[in-house]
Amino acid sequence: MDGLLLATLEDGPQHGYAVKEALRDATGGKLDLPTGTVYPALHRLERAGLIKGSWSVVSGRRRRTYELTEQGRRSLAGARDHWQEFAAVISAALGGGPWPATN
Amino acid sequence: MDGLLLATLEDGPQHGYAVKEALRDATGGKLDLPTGTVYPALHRLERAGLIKGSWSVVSGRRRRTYELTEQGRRSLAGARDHWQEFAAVISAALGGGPWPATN
DNA sequence: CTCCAATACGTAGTGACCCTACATGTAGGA
DNA sequence: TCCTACATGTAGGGTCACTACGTATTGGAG
Repeated sequence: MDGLLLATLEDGPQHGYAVKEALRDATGGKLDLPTGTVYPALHRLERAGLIKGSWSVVSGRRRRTYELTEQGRRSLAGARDHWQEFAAVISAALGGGPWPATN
Repeated sequence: MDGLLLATLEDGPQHGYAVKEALRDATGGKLDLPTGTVYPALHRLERAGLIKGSWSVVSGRRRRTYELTEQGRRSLAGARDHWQEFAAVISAALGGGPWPATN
């Protein structure tokens, strides 16, 4: 989860709702997180110091815009490594080989 | 989790402790689940009807040997599909290109 | 003008579940 | 005798994603 949100913020600051939509679009609608998942997760990441938020108002709507911190960038790199490792391990244990890839 | 345990039982009946070791060996020790994870998970799978257990005694030690049910086999196939899909979605969302592979 | 959807943020409560820690007992080697 | 490996189990805690609900504005459809 955390890695996914961080990855979305990698290409520039975004507000929560935009993060949710970006994630949905990036996965062809297959990963459509509810707001009750996204917002608490962003708060968690901010408390952890991985992202930094700031309030603004755009066309009458208040927005909390987040951007990656240096620590967040490092955490994202770690999350990518960790995911690769994790996926390889699970794929191995689940059988069928690491990456069948249209055999 | 469930899929991993089911996969371990695919090649024949095993008892809980053996499942734990098989999983550890299959992943080069990278996935060494504690007994407090394995046993409750097996109980869960049995309650769900995906595996079927039976007691026996081997060299003075009592064993609960599990084997896949038909439903369990179907569930395992589904879990493999689901994992492939899931891994693809996460990999896509996590970005960094399809497969950076030692950039 | 009214109503509803989309935008945008948030919290509370629930349920699932993995893990730590502990308990029990046998077999076998140091 | 003691410790390790084998073998199973429960209890409690902490994390976390999700459902459901609440608040507020903008803008388009009817």
